Amino acid sequence: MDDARSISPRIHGAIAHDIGVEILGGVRKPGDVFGGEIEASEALGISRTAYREAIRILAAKGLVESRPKAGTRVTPRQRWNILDPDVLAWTFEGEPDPVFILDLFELRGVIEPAAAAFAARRREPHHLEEMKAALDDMERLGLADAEGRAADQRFHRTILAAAQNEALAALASSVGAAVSWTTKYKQRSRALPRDPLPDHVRVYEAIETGDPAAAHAMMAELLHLAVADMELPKRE
Amino acid sequence: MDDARSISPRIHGAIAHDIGVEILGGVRKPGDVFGGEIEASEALGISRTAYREAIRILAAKGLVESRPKAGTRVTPRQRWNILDPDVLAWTFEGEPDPVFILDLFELRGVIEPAAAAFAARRREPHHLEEMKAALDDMERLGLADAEGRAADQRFHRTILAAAQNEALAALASSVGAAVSWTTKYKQRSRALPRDPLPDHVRVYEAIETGDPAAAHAMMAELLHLAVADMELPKRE
DNA sequence: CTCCTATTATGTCTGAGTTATTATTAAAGG
DNA sequence: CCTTTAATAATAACTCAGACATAATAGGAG
Repeated sequence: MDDARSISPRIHGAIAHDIGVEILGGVRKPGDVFGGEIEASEALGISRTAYREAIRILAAKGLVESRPKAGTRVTPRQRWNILDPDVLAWTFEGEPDPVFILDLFELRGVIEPAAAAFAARRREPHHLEEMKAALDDMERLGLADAEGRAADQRFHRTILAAAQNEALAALASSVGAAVSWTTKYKQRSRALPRDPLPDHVRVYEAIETGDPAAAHAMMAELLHLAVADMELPKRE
Repeated sequence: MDDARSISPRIHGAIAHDIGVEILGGVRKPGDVFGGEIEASEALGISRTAYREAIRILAAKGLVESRPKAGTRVTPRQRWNILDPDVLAWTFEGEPDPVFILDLFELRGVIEPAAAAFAARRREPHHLEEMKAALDDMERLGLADAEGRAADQRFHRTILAAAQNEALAALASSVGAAVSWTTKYKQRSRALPRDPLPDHVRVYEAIETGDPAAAHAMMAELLHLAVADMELPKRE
C-alpha cells in the first residue's frame, strides 16, 4: 500500500538529486558548464564512476548534455522534462517560481475535469464502489486527519482509473502530487474555510449518473473552489 | 534552426535505446530480471561501465529498478514515465498498442483545445503575426509538401507559446510529436480527403478575436476532423 | 519462529587508454 | 590584404579492466 518504499540512497542517486535541485533552483543556469569529470568528482569526494552515473540520470531527464571536448553543461530550460516525477519533486524542494505553480494548477484544471468526463462514460461498478467508500471515509474522518486526506487522494485516483486512459492517469498523478506539495504547508496553518465534501459528492453523482458534461463541470468547480481557498497570486 | 542535431550515439545511449525498445515492445515484461552485470555486459560485448550507465538511463525513466542482490528488473508498467519523450519515441519504434494510441489522441484532444483557449486570452501581437505567416505558408505550399507540414507544426507551436503555460507546452510538444508519428505513414499513402486549412483559419480567427470558448471549440473540431480522416479503430 | 550467517549481485573505486569534438593553424582563393 | 577552407593539435568525455565494499536475500542454527 505504501508505495513510498525508500530504498537506501546510493551515491549516484544522491548526487543526481543534489545537482538536480541546484539546476531547478537556479544555482546552475542553462549554459553553465561543469568542471571536468576528474575535477568535479574530486570536489564532491566521490569516484568518477558514481559522478558519471549521476550525470547520466540528469541527462536522461533532459537537464544536462555532455559532449566530448565541449564538456557537460546545463541545457536550455525548454528541453527539461519538467513533468518528470523526479524533476517536479526537485523543483519543489526549492522555491518554485509562482508562475510555474500557476501553470501546474492550470494544467490540473484542464486534465482532471476531462478525466471526470471520461470516467462518467467508462466507469464500472467497482469504480463506483471505491469512490463511494472513499467519500464515506472522507466524511467520517475529515480532512484534518491524515487518513481522511488519503481517502481524498483515493477518490481522485479512482476517477483516473475509471477514465481508462493510461496517459492521462500518468500525467494527472504527477501533476496532482506536485500540486499537493504546494497545499501541504499552507493548509495546515489555518482551518479549512469551507467543507469540500459536497463538491466531491456532486462529482460522484455526475459520474454515477453517466453524465460527462456534468462531471466535467462539477470537477472544474471543485478545483476552482479549492484554488480560491488558497492565497495564490493572480496571473498578471 | 534544426534542433534535431544528432549527436553521435555513444555506447551507453545506444544500449539504453535498444533495451528500452525491447521493454516497450513487450520483449521484456515487468518483473523480468536481467542477468548479472558481468554476464549481461559480456553478452552485449561491452564493458560493465557502459552497461551500467545504460541501466541508469532506463531507471531514470522508471523502466527498470536495480537493487543489490535482487538484481535489475523491469518495473510494473504503471511506474513507467510513458510521456517521457524518449520513452514515447521508443514506444513508436515497435508496434504500439492501438489502445495506447487512442489514449494519446484523447489526451491531445484535451490539451490542445485548452491551449487554444488560453492563447485567445494571452496572445500578443507577435504571436498573431507568426500564426498568420504559418497559415500563409500552409496555403501556399500545401500539406503534401514537407515545408507545408513544417508550417503546420509551426502554427500549433505558436499557439502553445501564446498560451504562456510552460507545463502545457512541454506536454503538448511530446504528445504532438508522438501523434504525428502515427499519421506520418498513413497520410502519405493516399491523398488527404479534405482541406484542413479552413479549420486552421477558424482557430486563428477565434484566437485573434480573443474568444476563448470559440478557440476551444474550433480547435476541438479541427482535431476531431483530423482524427476522423484516419482509419483508427473505435474504442470498444 | 527468530536471529544470525553466508551468499551474491549491485555499488563504488582506481587508473589507464580511446574517441570525438572543438580550437588552432596554415593554406588556398577572392 | 582579407576571407574561406582544410589539416592539425588539444581536450574532455567515453570506454575499458579489475578489484573491493555494501546491502539485501536465502538458508540454517538456536
